[in-house]
Amino acid sequence: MTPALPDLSIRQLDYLVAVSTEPSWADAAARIGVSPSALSQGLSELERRIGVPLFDREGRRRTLRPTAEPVLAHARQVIALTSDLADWAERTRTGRAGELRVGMIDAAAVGHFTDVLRQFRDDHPELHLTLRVAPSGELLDEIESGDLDLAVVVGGHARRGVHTESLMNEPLAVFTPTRGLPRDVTSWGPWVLFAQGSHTRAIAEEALQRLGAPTTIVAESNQPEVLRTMVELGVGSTVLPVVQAGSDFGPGRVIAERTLVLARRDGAAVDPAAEMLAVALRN
Amino acid sequence: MTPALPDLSIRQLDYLVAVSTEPSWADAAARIGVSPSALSQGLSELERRIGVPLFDREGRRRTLRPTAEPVLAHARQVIALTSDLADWAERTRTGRAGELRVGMIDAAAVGHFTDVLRQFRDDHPELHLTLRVAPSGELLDEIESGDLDLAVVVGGHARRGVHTESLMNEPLAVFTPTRGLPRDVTSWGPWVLFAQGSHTRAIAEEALQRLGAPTTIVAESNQPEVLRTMVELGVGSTVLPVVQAGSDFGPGRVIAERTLVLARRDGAAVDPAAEMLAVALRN
DNA sequence: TGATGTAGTGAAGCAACTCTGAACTATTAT
DNA sequence: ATAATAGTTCAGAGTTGCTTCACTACATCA
Repeated sequence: MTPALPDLSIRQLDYLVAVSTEPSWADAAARIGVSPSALSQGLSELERRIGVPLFDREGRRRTLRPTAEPVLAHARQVIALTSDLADWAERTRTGRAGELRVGMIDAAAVGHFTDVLRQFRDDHPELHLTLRVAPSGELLDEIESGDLDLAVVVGGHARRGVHTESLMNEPLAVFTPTRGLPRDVTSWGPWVLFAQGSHTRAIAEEALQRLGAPTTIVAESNQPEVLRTMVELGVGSTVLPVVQAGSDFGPGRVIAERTLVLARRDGAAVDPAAEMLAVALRN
Repeated sequence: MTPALPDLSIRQLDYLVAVSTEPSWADAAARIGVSPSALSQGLSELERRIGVPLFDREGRRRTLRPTAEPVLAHARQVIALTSDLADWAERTRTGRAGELRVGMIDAAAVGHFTDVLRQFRDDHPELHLTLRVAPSGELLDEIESGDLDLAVVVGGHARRGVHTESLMNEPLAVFTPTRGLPRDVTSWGPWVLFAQGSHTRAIAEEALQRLGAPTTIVAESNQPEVLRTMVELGVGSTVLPVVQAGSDFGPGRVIAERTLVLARRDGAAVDPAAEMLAVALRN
């Protein structure tokens, strides 16, 4: 069992240090910004709580007895520590320190928000920012488990415990090995798409069905790079966000759009740094 | 100007550490011996004062966020320091540590209280005890100025700001070079006495006058050793506390007594160690 | 599915604490 | 001596922090 500790407050320790520093108690009280009466009573209370005489009384005046040196040393140390903590808090509060773990799908990280990220890094050099690039599903898992503070993912997942907020709509377009796309929708394909389970894949498939195109899948990958290469090799056509298509293909034919959303844990404390990045992401 | 520090209390930091240690907040509250509600409110208050989010909310449950690690470290450190301080206080309170400056006249130090001092030293090995042997006047000066915590001196001085308490009465006797003392009081002397200014000297003189003896002084010293030697050399007779007469002379003729008193600064904080020694001195 | 138990939060009331302002006392300066 | 200064005490008001009780969310068990 831990022996009960005296419940000393920073304030009382501050009184003690002030009194040891300033020429008179009145000065000490003034410096702290409190009435002499409060100082006097506060120190009495401190003495009572520690349970060891700290002062000598000469007449009405009390003066720190040398024996109290250990207490004074303690006070100074705790105040220094608290001062450090206050600094830390201030820096954290203003986003100038701390840790921020961000997740983004690749299109966001290397496409839309590259500049935002670079700018944010420059603006907050003391902030330890880690960026994780992965598919939406994984990122949402990590948001949910608290491993990420913030993520930019594809919208429409609606997860329990995760709060989302739309950032932008992004067109998805069809890209083919041949220049141009057949007039006849039923002759489109076959397809090289994002892997099963991907939300963008679902959006693409659904759009194709809606248009009446066949949805024969001949290859899958979650890496846009891979998809592009397969298209170049003539394996099939693909549906990609336009930012990820590269310039080798034409403009592509927009058939759907997906929403990029900002995801945060529901009810998570508002991390100041996270909030600042969120603001930047919203433009 | 010092930036205002958050007024954190040991208690709140204790809450934080408990919560980080125990499996549930209820357990933490139980360990500290406080209601879960108090714990909850206390931590909210701590979070508010630091001004940085410390917890994540999952539903109704709050869990320490990793970002708060510096705060936790701070809490642990301050608690450790306070624990040390509490130990120190406990030791000081029970007289097992600290400093004690004692003054005694020589008769007390090497006569009446030698055993008490030795015993006290043995009983309190961790106590830094310093003993100063000097005439009453000097000791009282030092009591008054705070350089001594406690002194055993000759009573009757009645100094402003010094509190005294009788310890014992001690007989003063006449010792002569010749064996025996003349019947005729008027033929006593001449005298070898304590130096002018000594209270014991005053008592002796006054007693001699009261008896009708002549008070011719032929030599003075504050050292009993010196007085004894002079008596042995036949310079004159002396008046000494019997404990200081040595065994070379006869029993001596008691003509007065002096009081040994315990002197402490008036209104000085009751130093526990000083109090314990005082008790020992009173027997 | 609902009953029950557990964990934590919130509101009301109360006791303890801590501040201010005023009156007071001792000490120092004029 | 008188005034000024430093520090204390006291009374009262405001704040803090705790307990109790009611309540919600979640989990478990039947």
